[in-house]
Amino acid sequence: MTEEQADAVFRALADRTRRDILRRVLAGEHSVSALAAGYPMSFAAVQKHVAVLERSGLLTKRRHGREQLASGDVEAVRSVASMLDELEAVWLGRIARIDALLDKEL
Amino acid sequence: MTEEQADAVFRALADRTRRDILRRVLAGEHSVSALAAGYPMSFAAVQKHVAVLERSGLLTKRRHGREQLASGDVEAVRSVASMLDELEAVWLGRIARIDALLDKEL
DNA sequence: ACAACATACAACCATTTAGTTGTATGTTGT
DNA sequence: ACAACATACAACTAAATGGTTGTATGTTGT
Repeated sequence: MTEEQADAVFRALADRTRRDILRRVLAGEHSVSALAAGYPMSFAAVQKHVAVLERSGLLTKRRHGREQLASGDVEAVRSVASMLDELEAVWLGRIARIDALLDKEL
Repeated sequence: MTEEQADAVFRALADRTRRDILRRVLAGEHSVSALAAGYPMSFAAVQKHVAVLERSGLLTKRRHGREQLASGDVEAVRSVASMLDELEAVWLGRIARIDALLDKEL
């Protein structure tokens, strides 16, 4: 994952409305308007939150008739988790072996 | 973890300079000026990044003479990781048992 | 065909952010 | 005591963010 992608996913997660949307779409597909109905803000605002999540890769959309069905991408969530695992590995003192890990194609 | 705290940690992680600082201070203690020496920006800018990380709880400081030594808080990193684990659990369809999990004191 | 619906996007506004420079406050070593 | 160092913070700027309203485009069901 590039630094730009990391910026995008963490930024996407740094808003409670977006985290809530992500929870919902990880549990199952929802149209944008179904999502929008759940929040005390305009449809356009929710649509922009969905777009931010989509650009970050945490959410994907597919067309179904006149609706766009959004679902969460659990693989993207896992790749964020592995960045945190890497940080924990650094804490564990493994930094000295980073080069070796890179050589082994982690 | 409150939603405000979640906002703060994800926002803190959404900047590559701060992620890099966090990596360094997880590997070991560093003074603010030692950290600042590693980046192509002013001391004040780095000091503000350290302050953001500190406010988020990902970093703590202790005084040592005229220096402030910063170190990363691995427990805070782990609590971010567990928020992601919870999202993954939602994806796995466990949402229906959230109440039960809460009763069991997860 | 067409009215209603679902989505996208532009333009705008207020607030926050990431950077800058400059200044103030402590701490240390001679 | 004091010069140099380490940090903190204020004030400023440019850009990004999260919200708004309004408009355009495409899809559906009668």
